Amino acid sequence: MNNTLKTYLCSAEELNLAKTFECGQCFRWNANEKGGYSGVALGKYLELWEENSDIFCSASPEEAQKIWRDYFDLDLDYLSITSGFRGEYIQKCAEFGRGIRILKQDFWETLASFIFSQCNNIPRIKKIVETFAREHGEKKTSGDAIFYTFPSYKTISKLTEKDLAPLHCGYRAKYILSAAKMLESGEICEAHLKTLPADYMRFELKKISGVGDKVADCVILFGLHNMSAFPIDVWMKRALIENFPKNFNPASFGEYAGLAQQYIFNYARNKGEEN
DNA sequence: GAACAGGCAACTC
DNA sequence: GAGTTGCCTGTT
Repeated sequence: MNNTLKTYLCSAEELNLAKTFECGQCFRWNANEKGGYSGVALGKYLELWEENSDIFCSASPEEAQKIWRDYFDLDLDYLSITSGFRGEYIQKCAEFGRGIRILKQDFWETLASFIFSQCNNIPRIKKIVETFAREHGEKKTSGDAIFYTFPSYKTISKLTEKDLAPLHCGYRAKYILSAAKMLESGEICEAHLKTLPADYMRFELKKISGVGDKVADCVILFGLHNMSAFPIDVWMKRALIENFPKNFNPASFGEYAGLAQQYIFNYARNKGEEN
């Protein structure tokens, strides 16, 4: 039944589906045959599509308001934040990436997904995450769509490396298990982390085996919703070297440095392509 | 078959 | 502390 709902979410100016879902922050959203996107997030299945410069979704009006507006961070004015970034290059990146939203994803899902991501490409990360959900998540239906929720850390904390063998995620399996155990034991606590400044979040997250600066910063930005984090991977390193002065400090972008990071990253990866 | 892929840990000096 | 190497696996 859910699939027949059509609820207005926001304008296509505010939320560009392709840019938002294809910029590497998430792994469970995919272009569908209807010309929109389908995904599983926050334990729910959702479809989104563009129609006459508006974005519609398959949620009820209540859920659209209460859940998805927040998930897509629609109450934050990205344009005014962006106008505060100084420099010609960052403005060019921001213009190119207009419509990108930084998704407010689940903490554990973000942590696990980015542990899987190390030394992997996106198609393969997506495959691992889907298998992970299929094998250990909860099977649910939404209209005629069947989907699997992201497995809870409680479930995963009880598994062994052998249980994760079907994922073919190699040496990352033990990282996932130990991370799940640390969450289950309370050694790492989302609610506590959220009270901390980003530097302390990073320090705590790096106690998890398999989590270094890059993964920690992705978790801070996408999973703990602290936008001062500025994840630096090989693409970002290249972009920074080529376009910024030596010893440039990304923290100078301020409390929304993470948004600047997304724009720079997206531009580095997708410039040269149309659209 | 070797090199590589959107890192990390462990080890070296 | 900066630099190197092994790690699982699938793809080119």
